[in-house]
Amino acid sequence: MQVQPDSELDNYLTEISPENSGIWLLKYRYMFGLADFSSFYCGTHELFEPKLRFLPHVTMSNNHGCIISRSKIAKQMGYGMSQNAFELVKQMKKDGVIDYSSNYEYYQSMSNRGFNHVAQFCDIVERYSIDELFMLFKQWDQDALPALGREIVRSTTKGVGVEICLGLAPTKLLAKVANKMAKKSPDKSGVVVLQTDAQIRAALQDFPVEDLWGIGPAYAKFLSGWNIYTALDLAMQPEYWVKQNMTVQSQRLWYELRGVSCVPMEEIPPDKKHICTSRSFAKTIDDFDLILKAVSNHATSCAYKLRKDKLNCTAVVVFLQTDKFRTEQKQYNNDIVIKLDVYSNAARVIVSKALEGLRKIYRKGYAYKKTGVMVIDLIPESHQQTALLFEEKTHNMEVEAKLSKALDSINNRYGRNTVQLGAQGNDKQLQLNAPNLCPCYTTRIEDIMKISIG
DNA sequence: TCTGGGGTCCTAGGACCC
DNA sequence: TCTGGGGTCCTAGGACCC
Repeated sequence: MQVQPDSELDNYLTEISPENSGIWLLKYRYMFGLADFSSFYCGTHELFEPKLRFLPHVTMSNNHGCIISRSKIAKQMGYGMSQNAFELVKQMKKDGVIDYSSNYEYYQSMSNRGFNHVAQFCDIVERYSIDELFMLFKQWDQDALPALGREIVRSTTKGVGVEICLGLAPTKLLAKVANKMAKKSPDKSGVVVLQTDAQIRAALQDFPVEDLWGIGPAYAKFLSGWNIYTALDLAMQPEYWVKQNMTVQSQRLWYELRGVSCVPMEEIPPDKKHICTSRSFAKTIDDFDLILKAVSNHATSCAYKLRKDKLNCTAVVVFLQTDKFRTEQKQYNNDIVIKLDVYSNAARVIVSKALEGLRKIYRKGYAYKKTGVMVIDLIPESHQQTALLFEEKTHNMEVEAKLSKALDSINNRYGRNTVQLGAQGNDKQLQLNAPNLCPCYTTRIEDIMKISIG
């Protein structure tokens, strides 16, 4: 596969720097932004509990296994990302650190607010993750750019209620670099702009190569073997070297470092290739009936996600895993693909196939830690193949679709799991360990009532 | 005591065909 | 008897992201 600067974005380039071996650009037609919320999950907790701003607090992963977000004060106290809870429990108690369970329904709604707010400042917004957005500016004034950046940060932080940082630069990768610099920047304005040749070079010279978007631990180790330690070191390698020693993704990264845009904006998110729901059990389980209920729950959730995205699947994967960290216990990991007779997103169909798979891979006598269901080979609902089917199957499909529709409308109105399939269950052993869940301040009326009274 | 969950992209290599 | 070599398709697994 050949790497070419994106054809549309190619038009941005107007002048090429004559000096140096490579392409370094002096002027750009368009500008990219990367906005991200600082300590997003913790920040959203502070919004409705203002006293938290003066207390150390963290947000925990499911089952309170590790830290996934830290408040400013917790960061200053030395609490790190992904630290295991069991190592920290005593210290946290001593330091008075509050540990919140994660509440993704609430975070998603806050993320939507951020997206809508930021959209008013640029031509295209792309949701990159729950707490990051890419922006594209088709027109801007070079001298006024820093001031525009500060205005976006000020207005969004105030309007949404959670602090943001912004990086502005001529490619997505450089915008990521600028954003990281903004987080560390001592001037506290929350913005870094990289738009001249000199600014970009200076930034890359001080930027560790392992912090680049797309360079993980494996590449970092490989690059250090070649004495490549900074982003500038990598950018100064000849293209053929990158081609020979790395992948096409790295080649794109190399172009982007040099100001040639290769990673286009994705205004409309592409259709998903697969959808997965999986959970670790709070405590290991070997009982088949309990695992069957968990798999039914996950399969129901996959079917719901499919319907929400207007997709059908043609195959279901089930997997079952023992606790990989308990190396002294006997291990068993397995998965299986079960093909569907026809495309479907109906809960009963997906669940029955998932259970068929589970029965095939379940072995008695193991302490299982995690199970999950994945739906694969996804196609849009609009691709109908009913004409090719036997009448009986077509009829069954229609019945299942109606049933799922009824299920969705009841559950959307009265809350998740108001109506369930018989195979599902919410036994105590299957419940997540989430002792300190914050209210869904923005999405659930009963929770909203709580805060207005309290 | 416990170590998340949900994704994408790319490459290598096997199977198969001509 | 020789057994090359180009092409496609599929899958497992690695690497990376938040």
